[in-house]
Amino acid sequence: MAKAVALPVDFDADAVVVARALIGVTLLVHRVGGVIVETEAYDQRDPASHSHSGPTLRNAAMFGASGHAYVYRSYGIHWCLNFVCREPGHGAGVLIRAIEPVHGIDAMRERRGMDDLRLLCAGPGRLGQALGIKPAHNGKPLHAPPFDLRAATVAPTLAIGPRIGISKARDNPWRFGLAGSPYLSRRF
DNA sequence: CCTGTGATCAGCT
DNA sequence: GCTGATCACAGGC
Repeated sequence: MAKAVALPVDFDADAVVVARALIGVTLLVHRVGGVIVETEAYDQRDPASHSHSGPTLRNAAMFGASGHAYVYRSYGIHWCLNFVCREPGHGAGVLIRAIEPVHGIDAMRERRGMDDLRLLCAGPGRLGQALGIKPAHNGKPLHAPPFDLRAATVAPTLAIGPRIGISKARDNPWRFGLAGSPYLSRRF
């Protein structure tokens, strides 16, 4: 029997569970990227989530298959990357907020127009720019190029706290990070 | 350390 | 018409 293409995490789970499981996983886009060090969970019951009010043109990917990308434009300027999780029709995802730059650092510096390793991918907008995330990536599967996900090699120590930049459901501790990482968008 | 502002657009009221 | 899952830069303490 043919072995299924394995993603390193099970995306058919609650956004919070997936967000925790993604810390330490290596994310590459066209072989450029690094270790995920910060994520946030958003599900449909959550008033801070794009999916809260149901499907729209923008958030359609959140209501599609799990294990696919949801790319949205933030503040009219930045492209941000999410991983869709749970079953189709529910509308949940995990925002990838920061990675530790490891592979293709020169390419990321070029796209960002700056050198400082700590600021290359520290935040969803910066990460999107560094990885070359575009609308064309919206709805694409994470188990095939240009995406490449690789399992964590060690069990990370998690930092947990409230999400950043939202005004609703502020108290939900749905932001997860690699404790002590210098590549976070902000300290916990 | 902190606060304010401009860039720029989809979705909501 | 206003609000954001943001960032960079300017200015004040």
